[in-house]
Amino acid sequence: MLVSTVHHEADLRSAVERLSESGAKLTRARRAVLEVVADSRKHLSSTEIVAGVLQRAPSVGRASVFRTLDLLSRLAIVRPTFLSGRAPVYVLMSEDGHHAHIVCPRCLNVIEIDECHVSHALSKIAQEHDIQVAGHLLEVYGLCAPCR
Amino acid sequence: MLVSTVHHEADLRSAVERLSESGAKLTRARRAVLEVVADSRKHLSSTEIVAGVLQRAPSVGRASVFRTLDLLSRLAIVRPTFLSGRAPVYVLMSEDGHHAHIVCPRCLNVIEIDECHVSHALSKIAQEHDIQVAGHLLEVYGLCAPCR
DNA sequence: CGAGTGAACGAGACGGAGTATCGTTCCATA
DNA sequence: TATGGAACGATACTCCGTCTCGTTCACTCG
Repeated sequence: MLVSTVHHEADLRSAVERLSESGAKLTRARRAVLEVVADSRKHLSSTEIVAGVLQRAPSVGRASVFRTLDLLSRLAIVRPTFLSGRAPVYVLMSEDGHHAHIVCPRCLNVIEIDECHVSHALSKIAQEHDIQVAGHLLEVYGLCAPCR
Repeated sequence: MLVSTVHHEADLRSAVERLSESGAKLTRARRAVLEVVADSRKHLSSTEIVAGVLQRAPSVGRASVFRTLDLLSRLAIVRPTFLSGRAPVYVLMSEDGHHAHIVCPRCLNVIEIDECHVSHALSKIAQEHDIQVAGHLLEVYGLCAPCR
């Protein structure tokens, strides 16, 4: 629990930093969205984020939450993706713009991966396609142990 | 052009096969959706898929297109993801349930990757998390050469 | 091959997530 | 403190995707 909290605080700090570096203002609405996303142990739908923001800062409007999610997506601080549900959920990318998880197609559980071992693959891809890699998302689909 | 067509036909055949193997019926609506997705050179939004299906088989209803996209997503034949636009787009996974592409955050172009070099990483992940890997999606974010 | 059956379908009403608009507020700079 | 532009809040509105329900069709087994 303590470890997780520290982890989340670090994520939040890094996200705030990247936001500032982009030249965007750090407003109350944006801080609230970042806090909600960074605090959550699981991926959140936009509806959940709106609700969370409303709790923290009741004066923040719905529209600002969506505007902020757009902004954060463009900055690769956050990434919308489809997991179990029908609506997209937002994933907080790690400090270096990376994220990875496993989805079990049977139980629909999501397992976060800390170490995804793709750096070698990425450098190859970067070289082959002449790209300056800024981040990545790796989704792995496969049955988890209990579902087999 | 010829090569591409062959490639797409192979994709289509493999997708149809996987659909049948799952026990689902191969209906006119499902065949039309698969054809539209496999034929397209780019990723398609649901609206584009609905339009494409309407051209091929005017009697197919909108609802069936969405039902089919759901089904195909659950079977990992297709995968919804967010690229340039606001609406999700659907990606046809390769025969073995894999897909990879690069998104340039500036020009929003998408570059498909054939060889993504992650098999070693996947086997490590499979081992570490006791997962039976059935597929993956790799998204790489980074500036392309013209945008630098 | 031809009937039976449950899966899948088609049409269209419906709901709600996300957007567009616009006047207002906040903040950085001078 | 005045000024300009970025971001905001409220709300009306759009349209993507869903739900419903009677109908049709794709496989199975006789």
